[in-house]
Amino acid sequence: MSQTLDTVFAALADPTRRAILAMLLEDDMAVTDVAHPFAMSLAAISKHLQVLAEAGLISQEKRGRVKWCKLEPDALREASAWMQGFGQMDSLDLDAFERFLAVEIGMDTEAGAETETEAGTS
Amino acid sequence: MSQTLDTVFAALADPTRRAILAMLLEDDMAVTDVAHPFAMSLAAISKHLQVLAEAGLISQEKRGRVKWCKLEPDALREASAWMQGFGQMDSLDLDAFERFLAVEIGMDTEAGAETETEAGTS
DNA sequence: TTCATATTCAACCATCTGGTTGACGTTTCC
DNA sequence: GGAAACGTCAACCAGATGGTTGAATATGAA
Repeated sequence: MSQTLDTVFAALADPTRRAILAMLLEDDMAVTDVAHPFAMSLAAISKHLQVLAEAGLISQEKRGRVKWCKLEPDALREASAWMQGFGQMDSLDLDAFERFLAVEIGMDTEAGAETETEAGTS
Repeated sequence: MSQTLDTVFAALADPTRRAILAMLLEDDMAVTDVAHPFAMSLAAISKHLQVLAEAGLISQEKRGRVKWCKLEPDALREASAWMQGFGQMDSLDLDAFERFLAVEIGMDTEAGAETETEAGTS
C-alpha cells in the first residue's frame, strides 16, 4: 500500500520527471518527443518514463512503432491526499492518522509497543 | 527554487521519514524519543532528521543536551500545492504551468528559448 | 571529578540512481 | 528487400542513499 507513496514521491523527487509530467499535462506524447527538449540521451528519458510508469503516474501504450505516454493523475491525487493530512493538521484526527502511518511501515508508535502484535512466531 | 521540491519529495519518499513526520504531528520530540519505536540505530535516525530538516519539513532546536524536533508544515504545503496543480488539471492554466516547470529545471519545452537563465552558482 | 545521557561524527559498506554508449528488435517507408 | 525511425536492453560508471559501528562531544547529575 505505502509502497505506492514510496515510488510516487521518489518519482516526483527528480526535476526531469516533474518536467515530463508537466509536458504530458498538455498532451499525450511519444517517447522521442518527450525526450526532445532535454539535453540527455533517449535511453535516459526512457528510464525516467519507466520510473513514472511504475509509480503509476503515467501509462504507456504502443501503437505501431510509437509508444504513447499519458498522464495518470490518480496516483498524484493519492499522494496529494497524504500530504493534505499534514497541510490541514489543525482539523485532523491525529490519533487515527498516526495509527495509519504506524501500520504503513509496520512500526509501533511508542504506546503499547510490547503487545504481541507480531504473534505469528508461535 | 525547485531544489525545495527536489529535497521535499526525496525526503517524503522514505517510509521511515514519513512515519517520523506523523509522530511529530502529535508532539515535538527529542531525537532519542523519535528513534525509540524504530528498529534502527540512533545515528540512522539522526541522519533521517537531518534530511527532514534540510528539506524544511522539520526544525530542530537544542535546549540543554536535548535537541527538540518540530514539524514545519509549510514545506509540505508548498509541495502539496505543486501536486494540486496536477490533481485539478481540468481547471488549470496549462501554458503557465508548463512555463513554470520549464523554468524550474532550466529546460526548453519545444519552443526555442536560448535564454541563459542562470549563471550557475551551484 | 566522575559518570551517565543525548547526539553527532567518521569511516565503512551494500545498494540504488541517473547518466552514458553501443547493440538490438520492430515497424514503417521507398 | 533494405534503410531509417522508434524505443529498449545491457554493460558500465560516478555519486547518492541508507544503514552499520565505534569514537567523540556536550550537557546534566551525583
